[in-house]
Amino acid sequence: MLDIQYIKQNPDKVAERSLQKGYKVDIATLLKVDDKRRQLLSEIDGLRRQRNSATESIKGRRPSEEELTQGRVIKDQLASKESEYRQIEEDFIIRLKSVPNMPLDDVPVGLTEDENQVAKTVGDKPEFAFEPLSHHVLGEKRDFIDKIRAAKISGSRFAYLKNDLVKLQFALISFVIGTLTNPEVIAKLIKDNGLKLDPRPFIPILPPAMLRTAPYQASARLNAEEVTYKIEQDDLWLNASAEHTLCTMYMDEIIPEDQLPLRFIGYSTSFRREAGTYGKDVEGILRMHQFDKLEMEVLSSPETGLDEHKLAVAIQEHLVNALGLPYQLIRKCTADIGKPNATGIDINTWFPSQNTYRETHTADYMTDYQSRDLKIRLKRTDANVEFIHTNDATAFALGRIMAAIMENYQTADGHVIVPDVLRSYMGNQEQI
RNA sequence: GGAGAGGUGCAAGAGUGGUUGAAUUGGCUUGUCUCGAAAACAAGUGUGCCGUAACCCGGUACCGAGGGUUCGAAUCCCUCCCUCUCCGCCA
Repeated sequence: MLDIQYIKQNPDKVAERSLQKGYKVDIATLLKVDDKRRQLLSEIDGLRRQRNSATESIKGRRPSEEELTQGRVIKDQLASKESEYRQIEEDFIIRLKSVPNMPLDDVPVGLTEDENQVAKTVGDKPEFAFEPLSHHVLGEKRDFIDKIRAAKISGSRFAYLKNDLVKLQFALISFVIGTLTNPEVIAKLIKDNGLKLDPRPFIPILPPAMLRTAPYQASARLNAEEVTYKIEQDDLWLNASAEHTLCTMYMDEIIPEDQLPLRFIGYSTSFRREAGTYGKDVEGILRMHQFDKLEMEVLSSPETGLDEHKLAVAIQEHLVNALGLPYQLIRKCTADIGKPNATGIDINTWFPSQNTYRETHTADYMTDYQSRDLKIRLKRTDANVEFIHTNDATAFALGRIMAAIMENYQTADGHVIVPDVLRSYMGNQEQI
């Protein structure tokens, strides 16, 4: 959520910037509710003060009838004020949480994703002397992907991945973990991009795949209806990305400044209901209920947050470039960056069979919007406590990136050339 | 799944209804001392909210979480979560 003090000081700006993201928020009512809330709070504090001083004056002796009566009066008043306060506060929190994060000033203003900007286009599209197959035709032909049997067992949007495609996935995982835990790679990317950041490498993480309602809600990323599976019986949600269990890891903690930045590269199977996407991407493995993903998550100081975002994007480009895939870097406009994000970049990778670039990566910078909910703070060396900034970014969504590899590297006889950087992880296999 | 024991500050650990936001010890910070360090001594050492834009200050809340009883709750009651021990089951 946003800082109420900030909203109080910049009501018009907050309303305007929210609208640019497609959120119509009633700031006037929010501030009115906040006034009422604080008014009640100080009344409650006053009553408690009376109660406390009465208690102190009674100390160890038996209270008189008069004191008992007076105490009951205070108790009743408190009970009524407190119940009123709870209602007001609930309303206040709902209203406060409905305000999206403010986009950074350089985020393009746009009301639909059509107004996203192509920041750059990188790499040469492959030229084929034959009609390139879609990844799902190729996948079926080579017995890499079996969705028919998966549908029998688990339903639509599930797949058995098989044979060399499985080896390719493990190669990709090893490649990413190896790259992001290598301090020299991180240092070089920081230097090449002119960033002022600590060069420490990413910490590899295998996080839990399920989490409770409270942390999920606090992550500001719970979209129960459309995205996430719930296990009712146990009050657990299947994570929709490693991000959910990574950003919540330090919930309610105060981190000493010198421990930041905390950079994590998490691997997790991700589960998504994909409600409302009927008919979209039904073929192949671009949009599944279950897929594996490597996700970067960075907790940092406020002053380095934006550079961490730039580093994440630089890493994404480094990874996609290493695979030799053509891509576009997309600056998402205000309507598309998402509620908790201050800025966001997508990478869209070339899919020859669709003759288009498809989203394979996203990088989101949340400033302190997420950490305020999660209560993740840093302690400065001078003892000041502030909210940290958070970044998350895709390293590889494995299904989509393998689909891209299959399509871009296919041969006339239906094989797939293994990108150079992955071969050492596959027993130097040159094609699958 | 069954039986039992627990959860208090940075750490250990006291506290079973009233000057307990919390003893004591250790850690850490600062100061005195010292060429410097150690030792000793002294002081300090949590987070949030409100007053308030900020500091100081004042008020208030927080002893796993949430409810309840009471004039008054870390302490009593209820529900939940977590940890440990034993049994069972299991990759």
